Amino acid sequence: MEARLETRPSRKGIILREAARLFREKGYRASTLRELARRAGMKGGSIYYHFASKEEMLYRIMDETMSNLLMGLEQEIRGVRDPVQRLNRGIEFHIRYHLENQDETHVTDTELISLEEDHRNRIERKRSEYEQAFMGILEEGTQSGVMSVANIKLASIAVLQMCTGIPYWFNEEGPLSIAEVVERYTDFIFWGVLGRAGGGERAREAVL
Amino acid sequence: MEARLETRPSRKGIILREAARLFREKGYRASTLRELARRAGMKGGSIYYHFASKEEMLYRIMDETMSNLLMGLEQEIRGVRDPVQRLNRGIEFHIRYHLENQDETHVTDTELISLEEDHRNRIERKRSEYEQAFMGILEEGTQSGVMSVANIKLASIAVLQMCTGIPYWFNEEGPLSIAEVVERYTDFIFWGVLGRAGGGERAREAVL
DNA sequence: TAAAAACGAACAAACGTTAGGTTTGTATGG
DNA sequence: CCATACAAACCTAACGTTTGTTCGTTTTTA
Repeated sequence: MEARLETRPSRKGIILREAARLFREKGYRASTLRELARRAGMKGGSIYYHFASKEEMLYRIMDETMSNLLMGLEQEIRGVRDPVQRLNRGIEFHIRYHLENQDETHVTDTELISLEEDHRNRIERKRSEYEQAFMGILEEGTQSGVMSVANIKLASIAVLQMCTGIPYWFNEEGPLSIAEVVERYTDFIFWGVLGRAGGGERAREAVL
Repeated sequence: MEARLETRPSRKGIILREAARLFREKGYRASTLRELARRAGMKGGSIYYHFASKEEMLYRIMDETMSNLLMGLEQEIRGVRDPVQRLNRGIEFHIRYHLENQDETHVTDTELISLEEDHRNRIERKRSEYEQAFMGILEEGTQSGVMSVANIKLASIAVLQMCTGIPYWFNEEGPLSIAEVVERYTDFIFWGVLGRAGGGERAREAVL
């Protein structure tokens, strides 16, 4: 419920933080509790005082991530009316959160397969909610005529997919700042490859 | 070298095919050789007559996939001059191959982490080659003025990322055909969300 | 009948998990 | 101020499985 990773680091918080790092580094299945315990500064068995199982840690990481995404997005676009602005804010929030919580989001995006059925269903439900928020924005934008999207669901998934993949290649020490990445991606999502080019007519013929 | 999965199914081919299915279903680490052997119609130890290790099978799947992607793309855009047409063909090929070889491509896109260092480097090199082919197209298109891409590398990765993710949600029995998916995605990549909308001016102001 | 393919049984290592004992911090009562 | 009580936090050692892999033998194929 509460944002545990944000507050003063409790023992559980530290373990989850290290778990996210480790799971991202080696993958959930290849990560051992002994290695995790070592990084958290204790011995293997001690983890079980804080968590009932290895899988519970994975679920907690993913559930908190999805909750933060859902609440954060809602808060970010609340009160904003213009669909273009809403999409703008949504994209920026999504990218920012993924870049500022790379370990947790990466695990959340890749380890669904490692969850037990019940937990997996819960996470999938939240993810679906999150996608529908974006679908709603594209829907409004299209109906008001300012956007032109043939298949709302497809476009939403495509947008999220490409933004979600940013942490794969983004490097903190690289030449690009987070703000620049946000700008380039937003630009691409809004205008595509041809949208603002001079040779629009020529391209239009070639494609259509 | 040769397209082994395409020819008359050899014993090795069958095993690799089932391995790709299994690895995708449960993840590489969670897949056991005994289960794989069962699916391929034999007992656990027999696999080792055909392959030296579990990891070798994973590497073979990924290497063949990357080789097919590289050669296929090259063949698809060879002789085509117009950058827009080249991009069009590249996207279509990429999506088609991913949808027609879902197990292998999914494994290739998610299990890099499970490869030993030497093998991982080899696959990463081919993946980088593949990305650069797309970067080249965007480069030509931008320099000739028909496209407008601020950051070539970013855009290439974004395009590939969103297309690569299609098998995650695509359903053979669903309402969309492969051709339709290709069309929608190509459309989105070319024109974005605003590019062909009537309210272009209004949106332009809101975004810029 | 010789080579190719598969079997069956076993091994050593690694894993998640458990149980019981030990330390540490803190509140309580005299 | 000290002694006691108690719970939270951690350790140690082990258990039972599962895993990738090996190897000598048997079956199948050509």
